[in-house]
Amino acid sequence: MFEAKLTEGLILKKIVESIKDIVTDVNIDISPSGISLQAMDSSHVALVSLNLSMDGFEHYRADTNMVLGVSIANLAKVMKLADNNDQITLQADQEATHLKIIFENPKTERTTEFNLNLITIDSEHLAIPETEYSSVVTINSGEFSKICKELFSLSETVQITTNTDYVQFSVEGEVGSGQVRLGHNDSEKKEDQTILEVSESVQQQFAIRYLNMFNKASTLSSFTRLCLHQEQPLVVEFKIDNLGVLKYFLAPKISDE
Amino acid sequence: MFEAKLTEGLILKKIVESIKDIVTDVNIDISPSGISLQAMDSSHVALVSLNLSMDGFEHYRADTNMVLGVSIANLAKVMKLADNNDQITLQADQEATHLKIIFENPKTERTTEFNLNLITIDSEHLAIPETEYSSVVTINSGEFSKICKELFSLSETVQITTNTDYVQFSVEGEVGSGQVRLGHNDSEKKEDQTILEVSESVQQQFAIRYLNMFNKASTLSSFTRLCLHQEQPLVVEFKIDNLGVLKYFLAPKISDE
DNA sequence: ATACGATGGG
DNA sequence: CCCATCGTAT
Repeated sequence: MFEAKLTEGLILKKIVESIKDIVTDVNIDISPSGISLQAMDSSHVALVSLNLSMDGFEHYRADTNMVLGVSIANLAKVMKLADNNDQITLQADQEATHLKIIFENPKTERTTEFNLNLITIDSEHLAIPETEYSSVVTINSGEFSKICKELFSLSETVQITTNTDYVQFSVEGEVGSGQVRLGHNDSEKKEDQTILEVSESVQQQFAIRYLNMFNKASTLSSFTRLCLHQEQPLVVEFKIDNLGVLKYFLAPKISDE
Repeated sequence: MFEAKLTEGLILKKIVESIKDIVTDVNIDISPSGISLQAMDSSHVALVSLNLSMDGFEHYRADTNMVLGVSIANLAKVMKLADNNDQITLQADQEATHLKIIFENPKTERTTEFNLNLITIDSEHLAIPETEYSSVVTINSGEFSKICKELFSLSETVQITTNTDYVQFSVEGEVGSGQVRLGHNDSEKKEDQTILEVSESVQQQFAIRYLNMFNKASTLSSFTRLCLHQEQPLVVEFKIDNLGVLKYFLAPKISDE
């Protein structure tokens, strides 16, 4: 038996919204210590990985490990039934055929219950590389999102360059070429800080399209962490307060075309 | 001669928008005491009924009864010429061939006048049943609209169940099954109240598609009233402050399929 | 051309 | 947090 109750249901709504552009169906792994999932996008260029610790839930109980295969598109439809300040409870029996999702609004006399049919998904098992990253950039998530959105109107590809002084996002296209450069700064008000932890400079290119999909998650966290290593996938990481982390991996474009 | 001036023209714009999905052409009945219309949708499943009292108009004069046949699609196009805070005047001569529509913006020096050609419509006369309803539910119109829209993404059909404790909107489909349940509550802030007046419990199914069309009218009123009676059409009613009422009737689906 | 969903502003 | 307007999709 599995049951988990999240007081701030809005977080779960946002998580689902942030995943559904990348993957359609996904196996959710339930364990006694928390909930996780990993899945690649259909073109095998990006990977999403979610880990939620039981500690972030108001109640959490999972007697055994379970795998719940769900259609994310359908899950998203169901999540829309939730009001933004509903509490959300997830339930599944052992060998369940459906996931029960309950929305409760603490203030009004409204309850919503839905049994989401589970599906069977052949899960390619995913080895997520535990790399040491030579550059880690922590940046305001809203700002990163805005930068990506705007650069996308100028080019399909962004080159990310790190060094000890700055992180740089540069594009080159029909319109012209240019870059946004953010220097290290802890000085100002916390939210606007940009932290550079660069042991070795990195320069790689990425499809902005994916970054924009990842940035759906920007409302989950004030900061986005970019982890880079030459010839390795970029990791875009959103820490979810007290609950866990949502990570996206994106293979670099073969540059020097 | 007929002339009616409405200070808050926006209301008329919204009414026209709320009708045009259901019916294409309609006879508008002018009487010395007000304006009304009734019409069925082309599939004869839904019926719209509008009643506006002369008291809600700044000026109102109708010497005799008149019938003005209009194309709602064309009327809607004309209404788009109106600014949201225009005053609207309607005029028609006896035996008129057109309806004159005047938009005046009290603040700017802008006036728009349009003569909408009238058409002849064979009006099936409609007997609207004056039923006593065994369940009447009053619910925030925005909330009802949202519920219908979201449920529609899960199923084409909704089952509405009333009893003395709650009104329930349930769906069943590919995705799964579930329901939204609203309990009676007068306690909280007025806008969120849900009032249940249930003398006898009702359970019927309806095509959500139509409910969504009806809910175009949700901006006309803070509350939607649902009137149900077993084996009778559902009535979805929007009271328009000081002016009248817009009602929609919808035949239930033959359930127990 | 119309209708729905998503985003931005109050 | 809700409403209105704009843009996209059918």
